[in-house]
Amino acid sequence: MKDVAARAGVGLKTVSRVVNAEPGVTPDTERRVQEAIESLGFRRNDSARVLRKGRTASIGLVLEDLADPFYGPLSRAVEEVARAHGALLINGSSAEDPGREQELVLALCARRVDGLIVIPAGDDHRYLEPEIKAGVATVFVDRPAGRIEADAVLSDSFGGARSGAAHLIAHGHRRIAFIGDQPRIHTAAERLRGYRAAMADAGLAIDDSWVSLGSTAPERVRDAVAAMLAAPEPVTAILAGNNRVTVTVVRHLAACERPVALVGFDDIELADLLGITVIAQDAAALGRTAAERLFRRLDGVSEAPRQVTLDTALIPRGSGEIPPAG
Amino acid sequence: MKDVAARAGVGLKTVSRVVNAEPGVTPDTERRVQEAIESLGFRRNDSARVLRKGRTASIGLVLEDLADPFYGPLSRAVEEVARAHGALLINGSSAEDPGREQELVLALCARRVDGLIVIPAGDDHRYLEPEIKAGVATVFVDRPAGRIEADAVLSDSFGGARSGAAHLIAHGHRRIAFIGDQPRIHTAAERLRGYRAAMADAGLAIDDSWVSLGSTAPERVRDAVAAMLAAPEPVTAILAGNNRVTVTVVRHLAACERPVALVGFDDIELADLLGITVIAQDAAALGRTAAERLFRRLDGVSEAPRQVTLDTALIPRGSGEIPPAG
DNA sequence: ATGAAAGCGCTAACAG
DNA sequence: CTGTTAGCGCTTTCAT
Repeated sequence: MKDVAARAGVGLKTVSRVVNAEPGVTPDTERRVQEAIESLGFRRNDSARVLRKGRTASIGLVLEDLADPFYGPLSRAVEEVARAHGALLINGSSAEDPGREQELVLALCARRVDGLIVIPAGDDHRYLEPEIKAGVATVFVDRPAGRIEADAVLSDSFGGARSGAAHLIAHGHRRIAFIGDQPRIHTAAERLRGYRAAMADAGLAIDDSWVSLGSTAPERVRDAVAAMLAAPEPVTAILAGNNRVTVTVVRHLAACERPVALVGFDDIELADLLGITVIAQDAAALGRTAAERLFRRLDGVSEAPRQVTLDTALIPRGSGEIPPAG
Repeated sequence: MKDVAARAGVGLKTVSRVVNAEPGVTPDTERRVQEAIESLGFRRNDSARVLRKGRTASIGLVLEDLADPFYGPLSRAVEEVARAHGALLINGSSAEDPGREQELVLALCARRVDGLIVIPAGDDHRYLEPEIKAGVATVFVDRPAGRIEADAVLSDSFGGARSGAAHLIAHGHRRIAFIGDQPRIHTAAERLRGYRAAMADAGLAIDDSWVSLGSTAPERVRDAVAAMLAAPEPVTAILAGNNRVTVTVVRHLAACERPVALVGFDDIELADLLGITVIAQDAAALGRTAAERLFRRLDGVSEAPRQVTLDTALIPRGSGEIPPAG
């Protein structure tokens, strides 16, 4: 910039004015500066700008795994809102590891992102307190923050699971399984709670062997399904706790002679063709809502942290309407 | 940092040494500094650091759409490599708009990312020349750069499409359609070329009505398929040019009484259950290879720009082995 | 082993 | 309308 000023024979500030399209420059000098910029191939160094202005015009998004089809649309939605506000998006995958989540979040804070959207892996976010106090706006998505007060945008996991289970009950099922993610994950716990509530509503007792929580690795889920179906009084329907589980269950049931009803949490591409009944949440809306909330905070709106819950929708496609076998 | 120094009663540089774990500090003073850091909740401002050091430890990834299931795994793979090198990932979606691509790329350059991985939307990247000359390492993925020399990591679109078409021919088809993306997109053009090559290899003439290129919007694709199947001598097989096209074609064929063979480019989740034969490319390998190449350049290795091509794999699952109808 | 001073590239606050 | 000065928070250089 110094060079540009020298070359154009003007002061430093004048160049700055031109670069930032600030008023107060004669068309003539502006032209001279522009020429100097062109010929020197000058481009403003945003790092220096950030240092001076205190705002980076970038926000961080920490999620579980960008390769998961649920998070792609969410991330894209966040990006669109950020773009509308002139901000860039830095994202990182925690791989469901609390340590890695913290590492990522703190790295983003060190870069002085203006705001942070976090899909938490851990359940204790007190490490974020100093950062939030220092002015980093933070919104949690999909799962609430642990041990601190913060904005959160969630799907109605409890209600969704409850309606899914109720749907199966309404179609005559009595022995219904729930296969979910690790219970420490908030959504998994909520969905389990929804399942239990629906069963209780119908006056149905739950056999312990019908509930299986743990890793969503295909082997684990496959074994769980196999065990449930091999029991003397096997379950006649399955409520799958998330998209990974649903996929594995579908694969397993396809190779299974006995018809078993299935309702999956989260919609999946091509689920329509496979006739899979699902409880759909709107990943893009989740991301959009969170990002909008974040930017509202960045614009200086200060209200108490609030939790927003988005509805889910049960989409019947066949698999959830199969009557009980036997 | 100034505050920390004051509080610990040491010089600025000593704090810097402690923060960066540089040698030359007595354990005792180090402890004092650590205490000051703790109590002040100090965290290094990376923006300032960047300004001084000239490296941001971040790389940019510009792709078409993060919500597309093809790019999620690619992005994640890039992220993992970046993480191994201590860098963060900033990504942006061009929405297949060359102007937006350029805008994003230049914004990333202004932030002084150390390197750039680009899945180009446009076909003229001369705007990048000054940046590359200024030291921004750049690797193109999925599609080559336009009008400049640069590293590129590609899938073998030509070979993949050729083998897909050959597969259909081997199963007795003679009237085979190709439905692809806009021809200005390199992969679309290459796949079309592969299709033509396979037909030529088999001595089959191609009727113009069998080829349809354009937007991958469901309506456009649906209409194209409908027109082809309504012809007096309809095609008996379809080669779909990418994952979006495949999905739409599958939906349409599912509602169709006449059996039509299908081979899709790109694997899709649950394609195994639907029995869709595909030409699979390894999105994660694409991302990983590109990122590794980028970091090799950042580590100072300077060789001539090179184009790497990764193989594709034809996975027969049923839809591609349907014999010709009639 | 430690610190003082200079400066990375930019912008805010004042002059002129 | 334009330029000068100071300083954002850090690292580098060179003394001490």
